[in-house]
Amino acid sequence: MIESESPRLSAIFHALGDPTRRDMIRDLAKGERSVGDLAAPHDISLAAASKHVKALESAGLIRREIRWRTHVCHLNAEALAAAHDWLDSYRRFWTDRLDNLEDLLRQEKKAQHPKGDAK
Amino acid sequence: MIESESPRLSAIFHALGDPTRRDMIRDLAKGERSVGDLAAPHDISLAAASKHVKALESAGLIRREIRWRTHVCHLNAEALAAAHDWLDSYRRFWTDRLDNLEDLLRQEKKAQHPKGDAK
DNA sequence: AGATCGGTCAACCGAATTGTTGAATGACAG
DNA sequence: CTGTCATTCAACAATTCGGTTGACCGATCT
Repeated sequence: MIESESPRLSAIFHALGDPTRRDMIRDLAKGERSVGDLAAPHDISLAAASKHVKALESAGLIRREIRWRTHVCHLNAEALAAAHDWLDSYRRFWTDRLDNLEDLLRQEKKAQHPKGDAK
Repeated sequence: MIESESPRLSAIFHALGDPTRRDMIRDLAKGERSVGDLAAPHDISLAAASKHVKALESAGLIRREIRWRTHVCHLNAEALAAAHDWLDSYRRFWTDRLDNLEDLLRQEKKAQHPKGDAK
């Protein structure tokens, strides 16, 4: 539907492409976390974690609330939903078609290449 | 449940992070396409397109069938579904919450209105 | 004032990604 | 045998990425 979402989707999927960042999202699904909290399990420097958080934030996947001297992060439903919706537009490929896929392909193959001639 | 999916998910989301590759997926959703077909609308060399196709293929998002001298590609439901499922595990953030967000806020506001709630 | 704490910023490094061009592949047409 | 087609492969340049280290910021507690 919306096609100008492209740069946004790129940022979202790119952010999702890193396992460390997916871990952070998993943690954030359990509740709010500070940048330090998010960094802790990942054996990387705080600065590196800060970059990951920044990537998640600029993709819109999380939001940050500066409380005190700690930056408290939480998930943002909107961006998560945007990625989900994009994938959902291809849903028919695993609902309507999944079971028939092989048969369909076999039929199409036959239709386009009727010759049974060998090599 | 499935945590060893991590490298697979990284490949899938990474592949999805590129707008050219998302375009290719959109084209492939309409039917089978050769590498040349996929390259055509994108003002890049055929070799570059070939690399994109390779990225999609090794992420499992598409499969390739070498017919004649043309490589015919089609979407693979499985990988699409894997990404969808991962995102779906966070669904509560936009189903339970997003749709009801306003109501929830309204309820919280009303929670001040005593209703047997101990505070 | 000085120390400390949670984070960010800037500079840098090595590896991966994206693009290019030109040559190679493999089956078929002539 | 040679040319063509669709695509890949190899080599190369530019850019981006994820990581590090060290300096810096801003607020608080001695």
